Amino acid sequence: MSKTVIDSFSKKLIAWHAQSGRSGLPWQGNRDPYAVWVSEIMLQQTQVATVLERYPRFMKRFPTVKKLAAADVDDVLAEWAGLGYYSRARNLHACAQQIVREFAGKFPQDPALLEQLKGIGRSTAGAIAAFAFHERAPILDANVKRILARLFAIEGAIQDKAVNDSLWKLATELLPLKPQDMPTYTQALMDFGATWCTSRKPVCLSGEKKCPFAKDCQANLSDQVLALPKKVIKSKSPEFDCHMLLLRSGNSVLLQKRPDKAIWGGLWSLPESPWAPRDLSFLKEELSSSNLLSLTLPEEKSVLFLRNCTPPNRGFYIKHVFTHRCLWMQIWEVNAMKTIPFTNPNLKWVPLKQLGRHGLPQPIKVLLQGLSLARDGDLKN
DNA sequence: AAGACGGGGTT
DNA sequence: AACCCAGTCTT
Repeated sequence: MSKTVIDSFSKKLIAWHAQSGRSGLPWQGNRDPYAVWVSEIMLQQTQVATVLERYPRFMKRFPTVKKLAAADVDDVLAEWAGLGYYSRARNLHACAQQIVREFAGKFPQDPALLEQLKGIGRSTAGAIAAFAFHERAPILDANVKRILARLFAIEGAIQDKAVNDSLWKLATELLPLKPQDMPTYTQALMDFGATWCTSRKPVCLSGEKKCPFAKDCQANLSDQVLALPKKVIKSKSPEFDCHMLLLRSGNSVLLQKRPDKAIWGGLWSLPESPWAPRDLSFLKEELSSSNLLSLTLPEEKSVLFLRNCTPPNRGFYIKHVFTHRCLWMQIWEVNAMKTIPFTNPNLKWVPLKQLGRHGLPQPIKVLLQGLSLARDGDLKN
């Protein structure tokens, strides 16, 4: 049974793509490996709609791998701000320098070599090799995993190594024989997973469109489509508290560069206290002793910054939800009477007009806009 | 094998 | 509010 499916799969999929695939996206139909690479990295865990706006902007600012390699990583991060997973931007810059130094500015064609570059894993290496070089290299993103898990009714946990290995093997066996079919086939795979064989509303269950693999799909035949691939159980994300200092002096605000390892790595944010696991158990004691006033007083870790400053005039919370945690930021807005110079290069006063040139975490950018700290346009370059 | 790493769209 | 995503890297 499987034998037939494997033999006909790529042909059917390519035929489907001609009829129902996505087209006209700015990164499609381009064989320039640089353009392919940037689009693949930007599209990792990021919606097409988002990339649609950001990709042309990035390519205009960094048109070639040489220009990207020569740029300041801080400028690359500023361009990447808002897209998330900022290691992608740092790796993009490092990889560009690898290409220039070790490969004379030209991308290697071999997926095994591509995979050794910073930020390029096996699936992205396959995509670049297929789109740019017509290599018969498979991809295995979430779309392909879902398609294959359904087509072959794979019931094992998707994160299991043995299951993952078997998915790679299937993805390899399903490749079209003709190398020139690789770009269309690879695009078709992504399009089919993203628009037809979707996670929660696959077309085979809607009845409006006819899936070309309805008779081949083991999950469909056994009525397990929604059950496959098996969902990964996620733990509840923990909550944290921190204080942030919004220190203003004239037309400038104090920003602090975040370490690469941390969340928002490499971006410029407000100076902050260490994160503490959110623990509201103290509320009970405070409430029972009726000592409510002490609750409103901050436990000032930031007092070091407050010399030469007026006292904090307001403190308010911002809740920010990440994939794996939730952060409550208590913002202390303070006006400095005079600008304190810093020798630490990770701290600097940034004029409001230059905020747009810096990569800010999304909630911080929203905060600064919302407070009308910046006039219109100040955050836009 | 499991966790870290963002943000925005969909259901 | 939960779920999802053109993954990769670290531990």
